[in-house]
Amino acid sequence: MPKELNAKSPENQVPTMLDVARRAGVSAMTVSRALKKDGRVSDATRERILAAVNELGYVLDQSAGSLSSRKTGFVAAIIPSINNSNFADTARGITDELENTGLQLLLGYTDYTAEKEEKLIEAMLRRRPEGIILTGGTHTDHARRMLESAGIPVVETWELPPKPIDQVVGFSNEEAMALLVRTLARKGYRKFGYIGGTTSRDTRGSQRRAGFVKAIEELGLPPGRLVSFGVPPISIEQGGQAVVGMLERWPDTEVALCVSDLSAFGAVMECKRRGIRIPQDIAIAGFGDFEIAAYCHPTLTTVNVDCYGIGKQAARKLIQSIKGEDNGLSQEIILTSYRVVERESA
Amino acid sequence: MPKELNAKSPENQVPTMLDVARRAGVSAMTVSRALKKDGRVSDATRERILAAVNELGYVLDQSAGSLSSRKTGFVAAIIPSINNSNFADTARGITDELENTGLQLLLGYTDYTAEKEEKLIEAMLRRRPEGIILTGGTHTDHARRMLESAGIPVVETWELPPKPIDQVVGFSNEEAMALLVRTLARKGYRKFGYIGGTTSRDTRGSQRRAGFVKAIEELGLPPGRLVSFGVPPISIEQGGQAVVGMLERWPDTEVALCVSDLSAFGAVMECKRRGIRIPQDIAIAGFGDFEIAAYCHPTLTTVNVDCYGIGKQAARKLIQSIKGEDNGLSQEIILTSYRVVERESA
DNA sequence: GCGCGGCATGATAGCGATAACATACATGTC
DNA sequence: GACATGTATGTTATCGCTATCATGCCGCGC
Repeated sequence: MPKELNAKSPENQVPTMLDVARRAGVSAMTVSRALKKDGRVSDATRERILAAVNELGYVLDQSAGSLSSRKTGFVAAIIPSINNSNFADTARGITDELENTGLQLLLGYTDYTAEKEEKLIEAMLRRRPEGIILTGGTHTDHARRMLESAGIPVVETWELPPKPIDQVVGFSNEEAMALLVRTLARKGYRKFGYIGGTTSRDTRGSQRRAGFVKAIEELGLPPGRLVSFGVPPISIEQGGQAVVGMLERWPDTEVALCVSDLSAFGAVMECKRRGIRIPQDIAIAGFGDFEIAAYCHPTLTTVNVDCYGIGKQAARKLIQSIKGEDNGLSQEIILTSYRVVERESA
Repeated sequence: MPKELNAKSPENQVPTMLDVARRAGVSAMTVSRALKKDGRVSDATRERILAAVNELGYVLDQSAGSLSSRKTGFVAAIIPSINNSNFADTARGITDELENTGLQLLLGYTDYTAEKEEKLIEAMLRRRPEGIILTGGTHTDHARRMLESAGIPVVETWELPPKPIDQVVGFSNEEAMALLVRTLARKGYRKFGYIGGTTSRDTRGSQRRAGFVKAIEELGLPPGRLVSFGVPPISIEQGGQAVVGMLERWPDTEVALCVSDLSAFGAVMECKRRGIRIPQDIAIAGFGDFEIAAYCHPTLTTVNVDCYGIGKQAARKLIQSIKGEDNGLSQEIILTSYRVVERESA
């Protein structure tokens, strides 16, 4: 503990509202009122109370308050990883939208596993959030049950779950990847490869892969060459290794689509290191439009997703539901935009 | 709310421990005991209770529990940005160390401003964390006062604050940057430039810059060329713009050191785009050893910092203090390691 | 002068869990 | 069989705050 502690509070005790009340010569209830914006307290009293608060270094105990008022003042958001700028943008969108609502964000990450997600959801629900934002639509049965009986609004994001729990703000990863394939096919590419992770842990990755396969079929192109490499989320390094493997096995591949910009970036850099020209020898495209995609050399063709907007809109829906402005539209699904960004690499 | 809600709980009410107790035919206290690992309850009773929990979809209300037990079961950590893989690594270190302690992490970010930090600290303290981890040693007076009277252990990280609040886990950013300068001077570089942000919002950035200036002076080299560009944290794009500005003003610059790997990466890519050879025409070095540093082309010379270890050790200290294994060593300062990683760019 | 509405403040009763103590019953010891 | 010991469970009293209702006071109109 800070050494100053004992000097400040002789009994080694954090002051309570009652301490403040006594010092200001009022009741605890009046202190409580003085500390909220809508409290009706005379100016003189409020001043005395705020002075006492300052002298004691008092900080409201919100956990006690929320037990009484049955409002905890926070919402939970669960993302796969904080080390991914797409999800960080979503988190930022949520935070921005929450600003000035008095709600705080409690953030957790799952490392892309449903088990961690389940544990995290339970840990969050124990603290009684007023709403919860999830990434993706795949959850364990137990997680679904807990969410359904929690009595709070739930928003699933980043995908279009076949069986939504409650509300949805997202887009079809399958369609987005298919759009990328069609766009590149129109540019003349015919021999497509796909680089992604090995397991289905990353459901959005699986959906993108499915969209790739579907689009290739629909266009009547030669079957796509699928490389699975590494446990999702696959890294920059793994992207480089994967593209090497792809070129060894199928040297005539014309364009490699990657599950994310990070792996695409790794692939591009590894090719440059080996003197393989991009896009002449092989074209490469990513997914997500991370900041590096626009500034690496060559710049990266990719699919831009409205990450920030997903967060903003998810938070907005949640706030509406919490405030009861729901109008029974809770099952409405909000589609967010995506678009192919054509740059130098493909 | 999920539509299934009404089907599950007719009164639209989340069940409490008492509901579970009644259903299992025991008292609330026995339910409480059955739900914690160390609770002493007969197997038969526990089974009945767990069945009731399942049927009702009951989830413990931790905010009520912590009011009673005076333990909230979480620690707070405040980082400048979640969109920075260095701090994300620190967060991961904290989470990993917290695993199996029963403590949860509540994460917040300040966008590098002391005002947001102050608001965030107050918001966190309201929820009564059992400990708090901060980034950096610069805080508003009010923030310091709140932390000092909160009665919980505090760990400041990533720097060596001149006036620590409590405990410290970090390193000297000044010394680390000076080490980079000395290392490169030994390789023969003499005309040094420095690229960083414009304001002092990023205290670690300012310290690195100071270390740069100091080392140049001590080595008796020509005065360093300082470019300030953009509000911290400076982006990839701004790194590229800054290096262009530097070369316009001081075309003979031999090596540019950047406040972080992101700006260094931007500088490298912009040079490649312009046909400026690295490191022959200009050498570039970064700071932080982000993943891209090792895999971009050319690979980036940088300073590796033990981000993950900072998080691990900060959490470990915190846990010790919380458990009271403090031994009065609370003022001990833990130094974490850093080292120059020489790669292709300088 | 009486009653009324409006405002500032106080008193009381929980919110949902757990700590601490109390109780009941089974087991073991001599 | 009496008593100590131990285990499983229940009872009661908070934890620190806020919702709700009660109170007292002021000024106003008729």
